[in-house]
Amino acid sequence: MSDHDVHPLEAQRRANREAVRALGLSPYGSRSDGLISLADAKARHSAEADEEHARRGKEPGFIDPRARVAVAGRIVLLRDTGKLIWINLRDHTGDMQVALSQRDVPPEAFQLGKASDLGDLVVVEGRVMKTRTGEVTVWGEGVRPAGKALVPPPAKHEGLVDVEIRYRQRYVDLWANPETLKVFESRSRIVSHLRRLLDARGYLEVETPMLQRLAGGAAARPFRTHMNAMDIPLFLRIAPELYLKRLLVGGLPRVYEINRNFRNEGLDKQHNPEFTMLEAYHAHGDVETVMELTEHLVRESARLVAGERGLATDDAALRLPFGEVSIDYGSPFRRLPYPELFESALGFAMTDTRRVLDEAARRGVRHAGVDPVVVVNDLFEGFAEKSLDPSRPAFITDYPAALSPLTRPKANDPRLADRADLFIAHMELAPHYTELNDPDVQEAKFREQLRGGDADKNAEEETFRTFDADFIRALKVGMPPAGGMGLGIDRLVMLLTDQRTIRDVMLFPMMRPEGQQPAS
RNA sequence: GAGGGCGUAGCUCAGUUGGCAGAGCAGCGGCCUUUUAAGCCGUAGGUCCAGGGUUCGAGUCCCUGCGCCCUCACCA
Repeated sequence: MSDHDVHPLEAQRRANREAVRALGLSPYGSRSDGLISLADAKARHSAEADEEHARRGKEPGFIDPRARVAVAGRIVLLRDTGKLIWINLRDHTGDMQVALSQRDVPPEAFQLGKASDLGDLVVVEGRVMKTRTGEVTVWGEGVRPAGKALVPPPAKHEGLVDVEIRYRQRYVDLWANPETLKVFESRSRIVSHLRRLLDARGYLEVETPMLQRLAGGAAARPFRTHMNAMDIPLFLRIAPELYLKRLLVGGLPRVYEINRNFRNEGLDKQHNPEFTMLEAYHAHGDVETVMELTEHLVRESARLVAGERGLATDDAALRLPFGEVSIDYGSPFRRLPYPELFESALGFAMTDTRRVLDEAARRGVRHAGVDPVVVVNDLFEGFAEKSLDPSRPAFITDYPAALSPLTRPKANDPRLADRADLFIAHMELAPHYTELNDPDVQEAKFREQLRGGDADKNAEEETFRTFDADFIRALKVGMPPAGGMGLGIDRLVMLLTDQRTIRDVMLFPMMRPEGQQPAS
């Protein structure tokens, strides 16, 4: 890169990098063994050792009793008082001050301090001590470069505020805003914990195809791609469901998959085109079996997060904040039958078609020429779901069968479906089903779906109304009765970490391309 | 998809009725060995998102486009 198109601030940093090289040091560093975290270094401080050093430090032959540490971090603050340089380093455990005194470090190390910029990475060796003002500090005995920041960092006080840059340049957000790193550390531990909980209950984690010939298992527009070797079109999966059920056919008793799904649809605070879903299937179970599983998983994840934050973890007081709401994860999740919730929220029975239509008209809900069951559901989603207490996780049970065409009807009342949806803080978190295992019924449902394609839907939308003949063949081999559920991991992490948008719990959320894209 | 808001120095932000483009921090030069967003003196830094228009004159008003955010709609 020639000088004329380099920003002056970058040019200055390049000059500072040359100054480091002139000292005989490599600005980009090399392997360092024996490094400890800044939090661990702070914990090594000993008041007794400080005191002894202060008392006998000038005696000949005195051996410094203070802990000697080697730490690495990014320079977030730099105060050069002439012959003494104060540096605040940051790593994943927090910030810690180090001091470089001209008297106590080699000349080239001191010059490195002078030539360092905010954002540079360094390794510092020294003794853990406490300053006059009481701050635990590494009193440097040596320092060496570990990486150069040619780009100026965000404002040292405000951090990185611009949400667009936070998402596009997450590598800056993660170090400049420590809260961001905490969210993603929590996410990672939540997912690990979910795996442990499922493993402990005998669920086997499996991986099924993401590239699928038919994108089934849900109703959503898929992404298309193409495989060169076989010269065939492929879809990115919208759900793993049909493959996980094939595994039940194969005799696996309990399976789960935590992985990405892709849906070629809109983006908003709760939707990203790729998102992470846990799907779990329990042979010889039913909707109740997996509801109990989900409640266990959500409650224990909440307990994990509460513990990390030093909050109460016993059921009686297990609560986590989400915005203005304090969500109760310790009490048994509520179970609200759809018809009852409808009636208590709207004031009349969903079977009272005349009042349903009147009320839809009064509340401005579309109803003309629409199937009454659709109007019922619009009223339900618009008013009954919103009437739920956001602080109490709730399963909505007993969905009308007419609204759940792919779900098995309840044995004791075929007008209702064996389906339950978990809602927390008005977010739809997880559907649960008693799965279909009769191949003839499944085949009929597939055909019904194919016929259901509205005339005005375009050809692309038709492609996801698939008939999966191999899946029918699998069911003909014989699948045990089963309960299945799908838990949106991103939404769960949003709830547990108190983040209002899905983008704040995804490291690299989908963004529109910026600027001129290079031709590719 | 509709409506609204925002886009100014590396970062965080001001910019009045249309009248010379601003501050803090960061940067650069100087001083300073216990600082805490260090301090003091000095100094440099702009495609006001892009393009067009109105006007003697546009960061400011109008139009178009781009990006981000919010609300609504769509979404098993």
